Amino acid sequence: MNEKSPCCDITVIHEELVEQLRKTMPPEEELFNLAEFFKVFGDTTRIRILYALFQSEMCVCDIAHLLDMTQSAISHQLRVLKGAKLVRYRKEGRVVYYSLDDDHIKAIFDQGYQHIQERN
Amino acid sequence: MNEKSPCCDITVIHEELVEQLRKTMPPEEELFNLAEFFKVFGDTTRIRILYALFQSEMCVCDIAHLLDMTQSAISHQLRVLKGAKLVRYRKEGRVVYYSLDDDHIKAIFDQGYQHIQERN
DNA sequence: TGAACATATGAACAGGTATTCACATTTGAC
DNA sequence: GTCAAATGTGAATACCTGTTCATATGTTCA
Repeated sequence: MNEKSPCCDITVIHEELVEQLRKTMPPEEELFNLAEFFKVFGDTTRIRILYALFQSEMCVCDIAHLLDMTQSAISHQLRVLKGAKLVRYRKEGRVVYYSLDDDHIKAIFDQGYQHIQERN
Repeated sequence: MNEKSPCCDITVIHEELVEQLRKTMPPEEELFNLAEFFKVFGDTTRIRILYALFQSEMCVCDIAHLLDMTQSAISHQLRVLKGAKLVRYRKEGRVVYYSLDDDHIKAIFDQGYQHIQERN
């Protein structure tokens, strides 16, 4: 959310097109939320966690061990994933098991994968 | 690329599972690239640019005008989108027209949209 | 109850990133 | 050629974000 007016010397070439499009643009907030959502995918650690959870439900310390990172770092990232409703958890004693929360996730993941494959 | 060994007191609960998964994990670099790719979607300005380009090919100053941002800011972001092979461009005189470069993009976009709709 | 373990969390720090500003580059018109 | 317009770009700045460290919370087991 960082909107500032341009510094003034803006010219428009296709004014009519722009005014047309302005009407069809979704509200700022929706596109902002969408960007926030994709931001969650935009981190190596979180992507690796998601990939791991595609394979199996896992507890925090196992994920940490698998990715060779501290439990704290993983816990922080799981918090983010939880906030985006990408993972859910269940407690079993003092162990907390995380798993995927949504069906779109794998689809989005795969489509991204496909893109970076093809562009080479 | 920020890999550091955890500080030592790591315990594993399901060692066998972890060792299994370790074998199926794609190489670091691939997941890194995937995260880099999603990172491009993780910015409001770029998402708005992409949305605009879904509707129509556009030149830089029109995009700037539509989004009420400076031409420079837009140009910088188009550079990023170009780097990710999400947009292509054609020159017509001194005007540069940008358009979408790939079919996955809309699919990914829509799936993200769907997710944030449903999670509410 | 107390000790050990699994996880969560807040503060701090470092690295990354988006915008701005000033200016370079390229093209078209005269 | 000169001027103006459209775009690109590098440096600087302010903000954001991921990890670490220290510590808190909650649970099991003796």
